[in-house]
Amino acid sequence: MANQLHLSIDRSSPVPLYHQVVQGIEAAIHTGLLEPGSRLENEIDLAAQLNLSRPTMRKAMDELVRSGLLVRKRGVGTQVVSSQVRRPLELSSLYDDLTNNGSKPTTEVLTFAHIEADPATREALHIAAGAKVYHFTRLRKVGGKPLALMENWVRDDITHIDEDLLKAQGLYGILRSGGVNFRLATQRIGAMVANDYQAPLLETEPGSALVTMERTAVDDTGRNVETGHHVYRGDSYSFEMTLVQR
Amino acid sequence: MANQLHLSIDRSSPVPLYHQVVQGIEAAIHTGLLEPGSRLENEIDLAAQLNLSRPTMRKAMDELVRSGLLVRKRGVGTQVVSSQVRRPLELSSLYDDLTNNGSKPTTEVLTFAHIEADPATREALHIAAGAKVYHFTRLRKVGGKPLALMENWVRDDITHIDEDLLKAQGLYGILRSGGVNFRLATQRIGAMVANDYQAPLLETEPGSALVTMERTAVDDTGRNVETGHHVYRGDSYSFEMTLVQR
DNA sequence: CATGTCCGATTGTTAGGACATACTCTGATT
DNA sequence: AATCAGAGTATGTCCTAACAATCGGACATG
Repeated sequence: MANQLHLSIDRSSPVPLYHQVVQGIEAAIHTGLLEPGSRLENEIDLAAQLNLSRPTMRKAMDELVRSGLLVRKRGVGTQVVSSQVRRPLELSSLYDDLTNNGSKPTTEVLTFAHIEADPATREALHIAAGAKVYHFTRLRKVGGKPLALMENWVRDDITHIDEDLLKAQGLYGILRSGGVNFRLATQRIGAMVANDYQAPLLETEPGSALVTMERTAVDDTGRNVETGHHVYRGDSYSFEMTLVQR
Repeated sequence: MANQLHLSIDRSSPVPLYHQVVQGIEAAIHTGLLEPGSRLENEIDLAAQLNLSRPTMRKAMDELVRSGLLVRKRGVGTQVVSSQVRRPLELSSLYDDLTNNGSKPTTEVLTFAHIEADPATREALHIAAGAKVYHFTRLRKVGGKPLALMENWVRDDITHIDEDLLKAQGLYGILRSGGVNFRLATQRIGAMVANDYQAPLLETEPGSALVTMERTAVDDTGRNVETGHHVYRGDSYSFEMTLVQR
């Protein structure tokens, strides 16, 4: 039980202490040093061992509980959750879900335009009549196999976008380089069957299943930066996420 | 700017103070008292007005930031996010997503059995060979229209389940009554086309689009309580969620 | 006029202490 | 022997108190 997790805390680092603890415990869990189901020492002792205050220790554990790695129970203690659950850990995030998947995706830009926003886009991005947006469609392939057909609308008052940029890196990478700090996004996931336009591009048959995703992303200043409508091949893509009960 | 949000804090209530603040601000936002985009007063003044300490106030605002209602910026202040984003607020939770939708859903139990778990179920629920589970399929209708076809496997060492119970209330209601405190769930959302078994039950055509969802739920003791495989009519159901950047 | 610098405002981080509440186990009582 | 009460332990909530980091605008300087 008394797992001596010898974390090293660097007080001169710019990384907050509680976050160093989070990283340390995460690492200990992933390397197997902390076994699934094992109990951690109590907050106070742990804090004392690392020369931290209890609030700092608690804040670190709070984050780990929230992300689903730990489970706390009053009067009992804190446990590492069973490994069976932990595999699909990260919830589908604001980042393109593909870039961290080993095989590098390639992107083909099918259409690109800088146009006046239509009413639906104006509402989604919350911009005034007459404002212009970038509108483009892309085809994303992984390992030569088409995976997703993506249509996006982006405000043009944030950063310059062109075809070459889109070919070189993901949309979110471009926007972040342009100084955008994403805060939240709403998305809706559903299903449809491939039509005659989508099927040949995705190299599948009309009538096959597609996963659809609509998303609008907002930055830290409250601007609706981007909205998009994506479809994925149903036989090779699904959204995986971990829900944490609050 | 100086929004006088006259929240009432009841110190004798068993509800934690920070949670009372969360509820109060949520209510103020939903009733329009706090307008989208408006700035809140700073943490210290707000805390002083309510006779709370700053950490308590901060904890409340932390939750609201995490749920996507507020946005904070160091050196600047705290804002209510734009209303455009807030509509599809709650992320699809552990609860049945339908019960809070106005029209009451009805549930038909198609099959019900108490059987020995097959290998796939044993792995999903992390139970030993020879253990038994409840296995059942249900058809859920809203307003007389079939919406979802659900197949579930549930551990039998938690609470008794039978057909009548399932007809009367949702699975999660039954399990919570049985003393289960859900902590987290992993789910995977995808797409498929309706086959000859599913189509007539869902009153749609074979070949139409279906949203698929696989989920495994875990309680606060780390047990994998339940796993399920659901399909929804693609033309009338989609998963809506808000992602918050951490 | 353009640019760099300082300063106030506001959130971010950390500390240390106190008491409340829930769970578990043990010992006492019936 | 079974049941109940209480002690011990661990997390949950709340407080006071600092100092750090960052942002934005005001101000000074070239």
